[in-house]
Amino acid sequence: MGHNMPENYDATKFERPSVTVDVVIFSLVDNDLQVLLVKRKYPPFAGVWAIPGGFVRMEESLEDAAVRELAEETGVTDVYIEQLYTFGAPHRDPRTRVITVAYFALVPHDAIQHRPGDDAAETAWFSMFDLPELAFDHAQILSYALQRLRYKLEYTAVGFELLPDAFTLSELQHAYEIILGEQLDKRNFRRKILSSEVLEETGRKKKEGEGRPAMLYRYRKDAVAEVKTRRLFP
Amino acid sequence: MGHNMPENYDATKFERPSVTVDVVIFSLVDNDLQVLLVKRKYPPFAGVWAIPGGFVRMEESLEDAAVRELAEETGVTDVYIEQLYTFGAPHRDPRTRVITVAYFALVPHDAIQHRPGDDAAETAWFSMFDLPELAFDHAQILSYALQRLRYKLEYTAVGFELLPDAFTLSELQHAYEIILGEQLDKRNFRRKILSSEVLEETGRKKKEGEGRPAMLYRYRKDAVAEVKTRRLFP
DNA sequence: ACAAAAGTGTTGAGAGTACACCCATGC
DNA sequence: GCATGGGTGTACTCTCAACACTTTTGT
Repeated sequence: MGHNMPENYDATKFERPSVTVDVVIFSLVDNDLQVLLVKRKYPPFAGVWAIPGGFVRMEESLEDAAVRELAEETGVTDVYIEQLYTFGAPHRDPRTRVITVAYFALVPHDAIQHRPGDDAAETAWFSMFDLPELAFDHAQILSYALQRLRYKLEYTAVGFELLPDAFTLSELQHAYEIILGEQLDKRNFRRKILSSEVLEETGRKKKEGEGRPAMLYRYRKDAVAEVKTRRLFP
Repeated sequence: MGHNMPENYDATKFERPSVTVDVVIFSLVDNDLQVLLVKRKYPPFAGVWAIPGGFVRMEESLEDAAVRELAEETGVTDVYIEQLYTFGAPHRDPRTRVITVAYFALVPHDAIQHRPGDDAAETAWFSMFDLPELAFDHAQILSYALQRLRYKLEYTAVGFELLPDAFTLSELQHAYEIILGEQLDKRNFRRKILSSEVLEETGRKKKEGEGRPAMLYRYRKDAVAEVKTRRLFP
Protein backbone atom coordinates (compact mmCIF):
# COMPACT_ATOMS: atom_id res chain seq x y z
CA MET A 1 0.00 0.00 0.00
CA GLY A 2 1.08 3.52 0.48
CA HIS A 3 -1.99 5.65 0.91
CA ASN A 4 -0.06 8.78 0.53
CA MET A 5 -2.53 10.59 -1.51
CA PRO A 6 -4.28 13.42 0.31
CA GLU A 7 -4.69 11.14 3.22
CA ASN A 8 -7.18 12.84 5.40
CA TYR A 9 -9.87 10.72 3.86
CA ASP A 10 -9.72 7.12 4.89
CA ALA A 11 -9.79 3.94 2.92
CA THR A 12 -13.42 3.31 3.59
CA LYS A 13 -14.38 6.31 1.48
CA PHE A 14 -12.94 4.70 -1.63
CA GLU A 15 -15.10 2.52 -3.73
CA ARG A 16 -13.66 -0.93 -3.40
CA PRO A 17 -13.32 -3.66 -6.01
CA SER A 18 -14.04 -7.29 -5.30
CA VAL A 19 -10.97 -9.46 -4.94
CA THR A 20 -10.87 -13.11 -5.90
CA VAL A 21 -8.24 -15.78 -6.18
CA ASP A 22 -8.21 -18.13 -9.14
CA VAL A 23 -6.17 -21.30 -9.01
CA VAL A 24 -4.84 -22.91 -12.15
CA ILE A 25 -4.62 -26.56 -11.15
CA PHE A 26 -2.25 -28.55 -13.32
CA SER A 27 -1.91 -32.29 -13.34
CA LEU A 28 -0.61 -35.00 -15.64
CA VAL A 29 -3.45 -37.21 -16.80
CA ASP A 30 -3.20 -39.83 -19.52
CA ASN A 31 0.14 -38.62 -20.82
CA ASP A 32 -1.19 -35.11 -21.12
CA LEU A 33 -0.86 -31.84 -19.23
CA GLN A 34 -4.34 -31.09 -18.00
CA VAL A 35 -6.04 -28.36 -16.05
CA LEU A 36 -9.10 -28.53 -13.83
CA LEU A 37 -11.98 -26.30 -14.87
CA VAL A 38 -15.46 -25.71 -13.48
CA LYS A 39 -18.60 -25.09 -15.45
CA ARG A 40 -20.28 -21.89 -14.37
CA LYS A 41 -23.89 -22.17 -13.29
CA TYR A 42 -24.88 -18.53 -13.16
CA PRO A 43 -24.46 -15.50 -15.37
CA PRO A 44 -22.32 -14.05 -16.63
CA PHE A 45 -20.88 -16.87 -18.70
CA ALA A 46 -23.39 -19.42 -17.40
CA GLY A 47 -22.51 -22.84 -18.79
CA VAL A 48 -19.03 -21.71 -19.77
CA TRP A 49 -15.88 -23.28 -18.35
CA ALA A 50 -13.77 -21.25 -15.95
CA ILE A 51 -10.76 -21.52 -13.69
CA PRO A 52 -11.80 -22.45 -10.14
CA GLY A 53 -11.67 -19.56 -7.73
CA GLY A 54 -13.58 -17.49 -5.30
CA PHE A 55 -13.67 -14.43 -3.15
CA VAL A 56 -10.96 -13.72 -0.66
CA ARG A 57 -12.39 -13.70 2.83
CA MET A 58 -11.58 -10.89 5.16
CA GLU A 59 -9.57 -12.94 7.62
CA GLU A 60 -7.50 -15.11 5.31
CA SER A 61 -4.34 -14.33 3.38
CA LEU A 62 -4.28 -14.58 -0.40
CA GLU A 63 -2.33 -17.80 -0.31
CA ASP A 64 -4.68 -19.25 2.30
CA ALA A 65 -7.57 -18.43 0.00
CA ALA A 66 -5.83 -20.15 -2.89
CA VAL A 67 -5.05 -23.21 -0.79
CA ARG A 68 -8.66 -23.33 0.37
CA GLU A 69 -9.97 -23.16 -3.19
CA LEU A 70 -7.57 -25.89 -4.21
CA ALA A 71 -8.67 -28.12 -1.35
CA GLU A 72 -12.35 -27.50 -2.14
CA GLU A 73 -11.87 -28.60 -5.73
CA THR A 74 -9.44 -31.47 -5.33
CA GLY A 75 -9.34 -32.48 -1.66
CA VAL A 76 -5.58 -32.01 -1.87
CA THR A 77 -3.42 -30.06 0.53
CA ASP A 78 0.35 -29.78 0.76
CA VAL A 79 1.11 -29.40 -2.89
CA TYR A 80 3.14 -26.92 -4.85
CA ILE A 81 1.35 -23.58 -5.16
CA GLU A 82 2.73 -20.25 -6.29
CA GLN A 83 1.34 -16.82 -6.98
CA LEU A 84 1.22 -16.23 -10.71
CA TYR A 85 0.04 -12.72 -11.47
CA THR A 86 -2.73 -10.31 -10.59
CA PHE A 87 -5.23 -9.47 -13.29
CA GLY A 88 -7.27 -6.34 -12.91
CA ALA A 89 -8.49 -4.84 -16.15
CA PRO A 90 -11.53 -2.68 -15.33
CA HIS A 91 -14.14 -4.68 -17.22
CA ARG A 92 -12.74 -8.17 -17.16
CA ASP A 93 -15.88 -9.06 -15.24
CA PRO A 94 -18.83 -7.36 -16.90
CA ARG A 95 -20.85 -7.08 -13.68
CA THR A 96 -18.54 -5.15 -11.44
CA ARG A 97 -14.90 -4.47 -10.81
CA VAL A 98 -13.18 -7.72 -9.89
CA ILE A 99 -9.46 -8.02 -9.39
CA THR A 100 -8.16 -11.56 -9.30
CA VAL A 101 -4.93 -12.84 -7.88
CA ALA A 102 -4.07 -15.91 -9.92
CA TYR A 103 -2.14 -18.84 -8.47
CA PHE A 104 -1.00 -22.02 -10.05
CA ALA A 105 -0.73 -25.41 -8.39
CA LEU A 106 0.96 -28.65 -9.39
CA VAL A 107 -0.94 -31.70 -8.21
CA PRO A 108 0.09 -35.34 -8.60
CA HIS A 109 -2.81 -37.06 -10.25
CA ASP A 110 -2.83 -39.95 -7.78
CA ALA A 111 -3.45 -37.53 -4.90
CA ILE A 112 -6.67 -36.11 -6.28
CA GLN A 113 -9.88 -37.30 -4.68
CA HIS A 114 -12.86 -37.27 -6.85
CA ARG A 115 -15.41 -35.09 -5.21
CA PRO A 116 -18.56 -35.99 -6.99
CA GLY A 117 -20.94 -33.08 -7.02
CA ASP A 118 -19.17 -31.48 -4.14
CA ASP A 119 -21.16 -28.34 -4.15
CA ALA A 120 -22.94 -29.66 -7.19
CA ALA A 121 -20.52 -27.76 -9.41
CA GLU A 122 -19.52 -29.61 -12.52
CA THR A 123 -15.75 -29.91 -12.84
CA ALA A 124 -13.63 -31.60 -15.48
CA TRP A 125 -10.06 -31.95 -16.62
CA PHE A 126 -9.05 -30.47 -19.95
CA SER A 127 -5.88 -30.77 -21.96
CA MET A 128 -3.89 -27.55 -21.88
CA PHE A 129 -3.40 -28.08 -25.59
CA ASP A 130 -7.08 -28.38 -26.40
CA LEU A 131 -9.04 -25.96 -24.26
CA PRO A 132 -12.72 -25.12 -24.46
CA GLU A 133 -14.06 -21.61 -24.64
CA LEU A 134 -13.35 -19.90 -21.34
CA ALA A 135 -15.11 -17.28 -19.23
CA PHE A 136 -13.72 -13.81 -18.50
CA ASP A 137 -10.01 -13.43 -19.30
CA HIS A 138 -9.32 -16.97 -18.23
CA ALA A 139 -7.78 -17.98 -21.55
CA GLN A 140 -5.15 -15.33 -20.98
CA ILE A 141 -4.54 -16.54 -17.44
CA LEU A 142 -4.07 -20.13 -18.58
CA SER A 143 -1.74 -19.07 -21.33
CA TYR A 144 0.35 -17.15 -18.87
CA ALA A 145 0.33 -20.06 -16.42
CA LEU A 146 1.62 -22.47 -19.05
CA GLN A 147 4.34 -20.05 -20.02
CA ARG A 148 5.39 -19.74 -16.40
CA LEU A 149 5.30 -23.48 -15.80
CA ARG A 150 7.50 -24.13 -18.81
CA TYR A 151 9.84 -21.40 -17.78
CA LYS A 152 10.16 -22.76 -14.29
CA LEU A 153 10.79 -26.25 -15.56
CA GLU A 154 13.77 -24.98 -17.47
CA TYR A 155 15.64 -23.66 -14.51
CA THR A 156 14.15 -25.35 -11.47
CA ALA A 157 13.18 -28.88 -10.65
CA VAL A 158 9.45 -28.54 -10.04
CA GLY A 159 8.62 -31.33 -12.48
CA PHE A 160 8.20 -34.02 -9.87
CA GLU A 161 5.55 -32.01 -8.08
CA LEU A 162 3.28 -33.52 -10.71
CA LEU A 163 4.38 -37.09 -10.01
CA PRO A 164 3.72 -39.52 -7.16
CA ASP A 165 6.10 -39.57 -4.19
CA ALA A 166 8.29 -42.16 -5.88
CA PHE A 167 8.85 -42.15 -9.62
CA THR A 168 11.27 -43.40 -12.21
CA LEU A 169 13.56 -41.19 -14.23
CA SER A 170 11.71 -42.21 -17.37
CA GLU A 171 8.45 -41.01 -15.87
CA LEU A 172 10.05 -37.73 -14.91
CA GLN A 173 11.54 -37.28 -18.35
CA HIS A 174 8.18 -38.08 -19.87
CA ALA A 175 6.56 -35.36 -17.74
CA TYR A 176 9.08 -32.83 -18.96
CA GLU A 177 8.55 -33.86 -22.56
CA ILE A 178 4.79 -33.48 -22.28
CA ILE A 179 4.98 -30.03 -20.73
CA LEU A 180 7.77 -28.66 -22.85
CA GLY A 181 6.39 -30.23 -26.01
CA GLU A 182 9.71 -31.61 -27.18
CA GLN A 183 11.74 -34.78 -27.00
CA LEU A 184 14.69 -34.93 -24.63
CA ASP A 185 17.80 -37.08 -24.86
CA LYS A 186 17.68 -39.79 -22.22
CA ARG A 187 21.37 -39.81 -21.38
CA ASN A 188 21.66 -36.03 -21.13
CA PHE A 189 18.45 -35.82 -19.12
CA ARG A 190 19.59 -38.39 -16.60
CA ARG A 191 23.03 -36.89 -16.24
CA LYS A 192 21.65 -33.43 -15.72
CA ILE A 193 18.92 -34.29 -13.27
CA LEU A 194 21.17 -36.58 -11.25
CA SER A 195 24.05 -34.13 -11.13
CA SER A 196 21.70 -31.44 -9.84
CA GLU A 197 21.34 -33.67 -6.78
CA VAL A 198 17.68 -32.93 -6.14
CA LEU A 199 16.74 -36.62 -6.28
CA GLU A 200 17.69 -39.63 -4.24
CA GLU A 201 17.17 -43.33 -4.82
CA THR A 202 14.46 -45.00 -2.78
CA GLY A 203 16.15 -48.38 -3.12
CA ARG A 204 12.93 -49.82 -4.48
CA LYS A 205 12.26 -50.68 -8.08
CA LYS A 206 9.17 -50.29 -10.17
CA LYS A 207 8.01 -53.79 -11.00
CA GLU A 208 4.89 -53.13 -13.03
CA GLY A 209 4.97 -52.88 -16.77
CA GLU A 210 7.12 -54.61 -19.29
CA GLY A 211 10.87 -54.53 -19.63
CA ARG A 212 13.56 -54.08 -17.08
CA PRO A 213 12.39 -52.73 -13.69
CA ALA A 214 13.42 -49.13 -13.09
CA MET A 215 14.85 -47.55 -9.96
CA LEU A 216 12.35 -45.40 -8.08
CA TYR A 217 13.55 -41.98 -6.99
CA ARG A 218 12.15 -39.43 -4.63
CA TYR A 219 12.67 -35.70 -4.21
CA ARG A 220 15.26 -34.75 -1.63
CA LYS A 221 13.40 -32.44 0.71
CA ASP A 222 16.68 -30.83 1.76
CA ALA A 223 17.60 -30.00 -1.83
CA VAL A 224 17.78 -26.47 -3.07
CA ALA A 225 15.16 -26.19 -5.72
CA GLU A 226 16.69 -23.43 -7.77
CA VAL A 227 19.31 -24.25 -10.33
CA LYS A 228 21.75 -21.55 -11.24
CA THR A 229 20.89 -19.89 -14.50
CA ARG A 230 23.27 -18.78 -17.14
CA ARG A 231 24.02 -15.30 -15.98
CA LEU A 232 24.40 -12.48 -18.40
CA PHE A 233 27.26 -11.24 -16.26
CA PRO A 234 29.78 -13.23 -14.32
CA MET B 1 -11.90 -14.63 -10.64
CA GLY B 2 -13.96 -17.70 -10.83
CA HIS B 3 -16.92 -17.03 -8.58
CA ASN B 4 -17.94 -20.60 -8.65
CA MET B 5 -18.85 -20.81 -5.09
CA PRO B 6 -22.58 -21.08 -4.43
CA GLU B 7 -23.08 -18.35 -6.90
CA ASN B 8 -26.60 -17.26 -6.38
CA TYR B 9 -25.32 -14.52 -4.17
CA ASP B 10 -23.51 -11.83 -6.06
CA ALA B 11 -20.20 -10.17 -5.54
CA THR B 12 -21.69 -7.13 -3.90
CA LYS B 13 -22.73 -9.24 -0.93
CA PHE B 14 -19.11 -10.00 -0.07
CA GLU B 15 -17.23 -7.68 2.15
CA ARG B 16 -14.58 -6.15 -0.01
CA PRO B 17 -11.00 -5.26 0.83
CA SER B 18 -9.36 -2.06 -0.30
CA VAL B 19 -6.90 -2.47 -3.15
CA THR B 20 -3.86 -0.28 -3.60
CA VAL B 21 -0.85 -0.24 -5.87
CA ASP B 22 2.58 0.49 -4.46
CA VAL B 23 5.42 1.39 -6.77
CA VAL B 24 9.02 0.71 -5.84
CA ILE B 25 10.86 3.39 -7.78
CA PHE B 26 14.51 2.58 -8.33
CA SER B 27 17.11 4.98 -9.63
CA LEU B 28 20.86 5.33 -9.62
CA VAL B 29 21.87 8.39 -7.64
CA ASP B 30 25.40 9.25 -6.59
CA ASN B 31 26.82 5.84 -7.42
CA ASP B 32 24.17 4.17 -5.34
CA LEU B 33 20.97 2.24 -5.94
CA GLN B 34 18.28 4.36 -4.40
CA VAL B 35 14.55 4.13 -3.91
CA LEU B 36 12.00 6.90 -3.61
CA LEU B 37 10.02 6.95 -0.38
CA VAL B 38 7.33 9.24 0.99
CA LYS B 39 6.87 10.27 4.58
CA ARG B 40 3.40 9.47 5.81
CA LYS B 41 1.42 12.34 7.22
CA TYR B 42 -1.44 10.50 8.83
CA PRO B 43 -1.85 7.49 11.06
CA PRO B 44 -1.15 4.69 11.02
CA PHE B 45 2.61 5.11 10.78
CA ALA B 46 2.44 8.92 10.68
CA GLY B 47 5.91 10.31 10.12
CA VAL B 48 7.23 6.94 8.94
CA TRP B 49 8.64 6.37 5.46
CA ALA B 50 6.66 4.29 3.01
CA ILE B 51 6.64 3.17 -0.60
CA PRO B 52 4.58 5.56 -2.74
CA GLY B 53 1.22 4.18 -3.71
CA GLY B 54 -2.47 4.73 -3.61
CA PHE B 55 -5.88 3.28 -4.19
CA VAL B 56 -6.82 1.74 -7.49
CA ARG B 57 -9.62 3.70 -9.08
CA MET B 58 -12.62 1.90 -10.43
CA GLU B 59 -12.00 2.74 -14.07
CA GLU B 60 -8.28 2.19 -14.36
CA SER B 61 -6.26 -0.99 -14.74
CA LEU B 62 -3.69 -1.97 -12.15
CA GLU B 63 -0.82 -0.99 -14.40
CA ASP B 64 -2.50 2.33 -15.22
CA ALA B 65 -2.75 2.98 -11.50
CA ALA B 66 0.93 2.17 -11.03
CA VAL B 67 1.92 4.40 -13.93
CA ARG B 68 -0.22 7.19 -12.53
CA GLU B 69 1.39 6.90 -9.10
CA LEU B 70 4.82 6.92 -10.69
CA ALA B 71 4.01 10.02 -12.69
CA GLU B 72 2.59 11.77 -9.64
CA GLU B 73 5.78 11.17 -7.69
CA THR B 74 8.40 11.68 -10.37
CA GLY B 75 6.79 13.38 -13.34
CA VAL B 76 8.14 10.53 -15.43
CA THR B 77 6.24 8.47 -17.95
CA ASP B 78 7.46 5.87 -20.42
CA VAL B 79 9.83 4.03 -18.17
CA TYR B 80 10.28 0.41 -17.32
CA ILE B 81 7.56 -0.82 -14.98
CA GLU B 82 6.66 -4.36 -14.05
CA GLN B 83 4.26 -6.05 -11.68
CA LEU B 84 6.20 -7.48 -8.75
CA TYR B 85 3.89 -9.36 -6.41
CA THR B 86 0.61 -8.96 -4.58
CA PHE B 87 0.75 -8.69 -0.81
CA GLY B 88 -2.40 -9.41 1.10
CA ALA B 89 -1.82 -10.62 4.65
CA PRO B 90 -5.01 -9.89 6.61
CA HIS B 91 -3.58 -7.33 9.04
CA ARG B 92 -0.75 -5.81 7.07
CA ASP B 93 -2.66 -2.57 7.42
CA PRO B 94 -3.93 -2.31 10.99
CA ARG B 95 -6.97 -0.24 10.06
CA THR B 96 -8.71 -2.42 7.56
CA ARG B 97 -8.06 -5.10 5.01
CA VAL B 98 -5.83 -3.69 2.30
CA ILE B 99 -4.42 -5.78 -0.51
CA THR B 100 -1.61 -4.14 -2.44
CA VAL B 101 -0.34 -4.96 -5.88
CA ALA B 102 3.32 -3.99 -5.87
CA TYR B 103 5.11 -2.79 -9.00
CA PHE B 104 8.67 -1.80 -9.53
CA ALA B 105 9.96 0.87 -11.88
CA LEU B 106 13.41 1.72 -13.19
CA VAL B 107 13.86 5.42 -13.74
CA PRO B 108 16.92 7.18 -15.19
CA HIS B 109 17.87 9.79 -12.68
CA ASP B 110 18.20 12.55 -15.27
CA ALA B 111 14.55 12.10 -16.23
CA ILE B 112 13.16 12.83 -12.79
CA GLN B 113 11.60 16.19 -12.26
CA HIS B 114 11.67 17.48 -8.80
CA ARG B 115 8.16 18.11 -7.78
CA PRO B 116 8.58 20.27 -4.75
CA GLY B 117 5.69 19.78 -2.36
CA ASP B 118 3.54 18.41 -5.10
CA ASP B 119 0.73 17.48 -2.82
CA ALA B 120 2.83 18.70 0.06
CA ALA B 121 4.01 15.15 0.67
CA GLU B 122 7.61 14.89 1.72
CA THR B 123 9.54 12.53 -0.52
CA ALA B 124 13.19 11.52 -0.49
CA TRP B 125 15.62 9.09 -2.02
CA PHE B 126 17.18 6.41 0.16
CA SER B 127 19.94 3.97 -0.49
CA MET B 128 18.59 0.44 -0.87
CA PHE B 129 21.49 -0.60 1.31
CA ASP B 130 20.68 1.77 4.15
CA LEU B 131 16.94 2.02 4.57
CA PRO B 132 15.02 3.79 7.30
CA GLU B 133 12.28 2.16 9.29
CA LEU B 134 9.36 1.50 7.00
CA ALA B 135 5.60 1.44 7.37
CA PHE B 136 3.42 -1.67 7.00
CA ASP B 137 5.20 -4.61 5.35
CA HIS B 138 7.14 -2.27 3.09
CA ALA B 139 10.53 -3.56 4.19
CA GLN B 140 9.52 -6.96 2.89
CA ILE B 141 8.31 -5.48 -0.38
CA LEU B 142 11.58 -3.62 -0.92
CA SER B 143 13.60 -6.70 -0.11
CA TYR B 144 11.63 -8.68 -2.63
CA ALA B 145 11.97 -5.92 -5.23
CA LEU B 146 15.75 -5.86 -4.88
CA GLN B 147 15.91 -9.60 -5.20
CA ARG B 148 13.83 -9.44 -8.37
CA LEU B 149 15.87 -6.60 -9.83
CA ARG B 150 19.12 -8.48 -9.28
CA TYR B 151 17.64 -11.61 -10.68
CA LYS B 152 16.44 -9.84 -13.78
CA LEU B 153 19.78 -8.19 -14.31
CA GLU B 154 21.39 -11.58 -14.47
CA TYR B 155 19.40 -12.86 -17.38
CA THR B 156 17.99 -9.82 -19.11
CA ALA B 157 19.39 -6.50 -20.10
CA VAL B 158 17.24 -4.12 -18.09
CA GLY B 159 20.27 -2.34 -16.64
CA PHE B 160 20.19 0.58 -19.02
CA GLU B 161 16.67 1.43 -18.04
CA LEU B 162 18.38 3.20 -15.16
CA LEU B 163 20.73 5.19 -17.40
CA PRO B 164 20.24 8.18 -19.72
CA ASP B 165 19.39 7.53 -23.37
CA ALA B 166 23.06 7.45 -24.29
CA PHE B 167 25.65 5.97 -21.96
CA THR B 168 29.12 4.51 -22.02
CA LEU B 169 29.90 0.89 -21.39
CA SER B 170 31.77 1.86 -18.24
CA GLU B 171 28.68 3.59 -16.92
CA LEU B 172 26.59 0.52 -17.67
CA GLN B 173 29.12 -1.77 -16.03
CA HIS B 174 29.20 0.51 -13.04
CA ALA B 175 25.41 0.30 -12.73
CA TYR B 176 25.57 -3.48 -12.74
CA GLU B 177 28.30 -3.46 -10.12
CA ILE B 178 26.30 -1.21 -7.82
CA ILE B 179 23.17 -3.28 -8.04
CA LEU B 180 24.76 -6.70 -7.91
CA GLY B 181 27.20 -5.63 -5.24
CA GLU B 182 30.24 -7.17 -6.90
CA GLN B 183 33.03 -6.20 -9.25
CA LEU B 184 32.87 -7.31 -12.86
CA ASP B 185 35.72 -7.88 -15.31
CA LYS B 186 35.80 -5.11 -17.88
CA ARG B 187 36.80 -7.23 -20.86
CA ASN B 188 34.31 -9.99 -20.16
CA PHE B 189 31.55 -7.50 -19.47
CA ARG B 190 32.12 -5.68 -22.75
CA ARG B 191 32.35 -8.86 -24.77
CA LYS B 192 29.18 -10.24 -23.26
CA ILE B 193 27.03 -7.14 -23.50
CA LEU B 194 28.18 -6.40 -27.05
CA SER B 195 27.72 -9.97 -28.25
CA SER B 196 24.16 -9.94 -26.90
CA GLU B 197 23.53 -7.23 -29.49
CA VAL B 198 21.12 -5.21 -27.42
CA LEU B 199 23.21 -2.05 -27.78
CA GLU B 200 24.28 0.05 -30.72
CA GLU B 201 26.83 2.81 -31.02
CA THR B 202 25.49 6.32 -31.24
CA GLY B 203 28.64 7.51 -33.05
CA ARG B 204 29.07 10.22 -30.45
CA LYS B 205 31.62 10.21 -27.69
CA LYS B 206 31.39 11.31 -24.12
CA LYS B 207 33.69 14.29 -23.81
CA GLU B 208 33.25 15.27 -20.18
CA GLY B 209 35.52 13.94 -17.49
CA GLU B 210 39.13 13.02 -17.57
CA GLY B 211 40.87 10.48 -19.70
CA ARG B 212 40.09 9.17 -23.13
CA PRO B 213 36.57 9.95 -24.38
CA ALA B 214 34.29 6.92 -24.39
CA MET B 215 31.88 5.79 -27.08
CA LEU B 216 28.25 6.44 -26.24
CA TYR B 217 25.82 3.58 -26.78
CA ARG B 218 22.08 3.38 -26.85
CA TYR B 219 19.61 0.56 -26.40
CA ARG B 220 18.41 -1.02 -29.62
CA LYS B 221 14.65 -0.76 -29.44
CA ASP B 222 14.32 -3.68 -31.80
CA ALA B 223 16.43 -5.93 -29.59
CA VAL B 224 14.99 -8.90 -27.79
CA ALA B 225 15.36 -8.15 -24.13
CA GLU B 226 15.46 -11.69 -22.83
CA VAL B 227 18.70 -13.57 -22.88
CA LYS B 228 18.55 -17.33 -22.97
CA THR B 229 19.12 -18.87 -19.59
CA ARG B 230 21.04 -21.98 -18.86
CA ARG B 231 18.32 -24.51 -19.13
CA LEU B 232 18.14 -27.45 -16.84
CA PHE B 233 17.06 -29.49 -19.81
CA PRO B 234 18.09 -29.17 -23.42
C1' DA C 1 15.09 -66.24 -27.54
C1' DC C 2 12.80 -62.14 -28.08
C1' DA C 3 10.32 -58.02 -26.83
C1' DA C 4 10.46 -54.05 -23.94
C1' DA C 5 12.23 -50.58 -21.29
C1' DA C 6 16.47 -49.36 -18.30
C1' DG C 7 20.78 -47.95 -18.07
C1' DT C 8 25.43 -46.26 -19.51
C1' DG C 9 30.30 -42.84 -22.03
C1' DT C 10 32.62 -40.23 -25.24
C1' DT C 11 33.66 -36.53 -28.21
C1' DG C 12 33.54 -31.98 -30.39
C1' DA C 13 31.88 -27.24 -30.00
C1' DG C 14 30.88 -23.19 -27.69
C1' DA C 15 30.68 -20.27 -23.56
C1' DG C 16 32.66 -18.85 -19.25
C1' DT C 17 36.55 -17.12 -16.66
C1' DA C 18 40.83 -15.29 -15.51
C1' DC C 19 44.26 -12.27 -16.63
C1' DA C 20 47.76 -7.45 -18.36
C1' DC C 21 48.88 -4.13 -21.48
C1' DC C 22 48.42 -0.17 -25.00
C1' DC C 23 45.50 4.06 -26.44
C1' DA C 24 43.44 8.72 -26.59
C1' DT C 25 42.73 12.81 -24.36
C1' DG C 26 43.33 17.04 -21.00
C1' DC C 27 46.26 19.47 -18.22
C1' DG D 1 54.92 13.89 -20.19
C1' DC D 2 51.91 12.20 -17.07
C1' DA D 3 47.53 11.15 -15.08
C1' DT D 4 43.07 9.30 -16.19
C1' DG D 5 39.88 6.35 -17.84
C1' DG D 6 38.95 3.68 -22.58
C1' DG D 7 39.70 -0.11 -25.10
C1' DT D 8 41.56 -4.77 -26.61
C1' DG D 9 43.02 -10.72 -27.01
C1' DT D 10 44.26 -15.26 -25.50
C1' DA D 11 44.44 -19.75 -23.09
C1' DC D 12 42.18 -22.88 -20.04
C1' DT D 13 38.10 -24.98 -18.22
C1' DC D 14 33.63 -26.41 -18.10
C1' DT D 15 29.06 -27.23 -19.78
C1' DC D 16 26.20 -28.50 -23.70
C1' DA D 17 24.68 -31.47 -27.38
C1' DA D 18 24.81 -35.27 -30.29
C1' DC D 19 25.03 -39.92 -30.66
C1' DA D 20 24.24 -46.26 -30.10
C1' DC D 21 24.79 -50.16 -27.65
C1' DT D 22 24.35 -53.40 -23.50
C1' DT D 23 21.53 -55.06 -19.48
C1' DT D 24 17.63 -56.77 -17.03
C1' DT D 25 13.34 -58.52 -16.77
C1' DG D 26 8.71 -61.11 -18.35
C1' DT D 27 6.72 -64.13 -21.60
